Amino acid sequence: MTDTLENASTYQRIYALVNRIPSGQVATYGQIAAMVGSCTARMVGYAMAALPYDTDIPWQRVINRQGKISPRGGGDGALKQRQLLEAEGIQFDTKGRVDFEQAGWPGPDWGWLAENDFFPADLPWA
DNA sequence: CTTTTGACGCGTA
DNA sequence: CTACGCGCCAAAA
Repeated sequence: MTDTLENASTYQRIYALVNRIPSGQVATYGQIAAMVGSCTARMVGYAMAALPYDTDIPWQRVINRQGKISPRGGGDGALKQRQLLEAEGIQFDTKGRVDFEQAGWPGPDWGWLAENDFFPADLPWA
């Protein structure tokens, strides 16, 4: 077997992709799902929910399509997430939404894609 | 082995 | 602007 993400599980691919989001930028669940391929936005949400609390994955940079932070079961995590994003320079409007034109993640770089044989067919940003 | 349970997005009305 | 339905996977008990 290879070390490429090609044959990795869906969750593993999602985590790998989320891990590529640079500080100061945010991506949506649907965006990640589209890049992973054969995956829906909900899958990404499930993958985030399954993450351990002590993960290195920048889960806080993944928000919903409305530019808002998903309320999560309890609610304390959402506030923490906003604070982390603000600390990275992300700006929220009065409605608590992020402007994707300003902080949206364009996607992973091509070099990384080639390195991991990660090359879905229908990418809107390709 | 089965059942439960989650951080969603998009079209349509 | 709101409301509703549908699609889909993995881990834990």
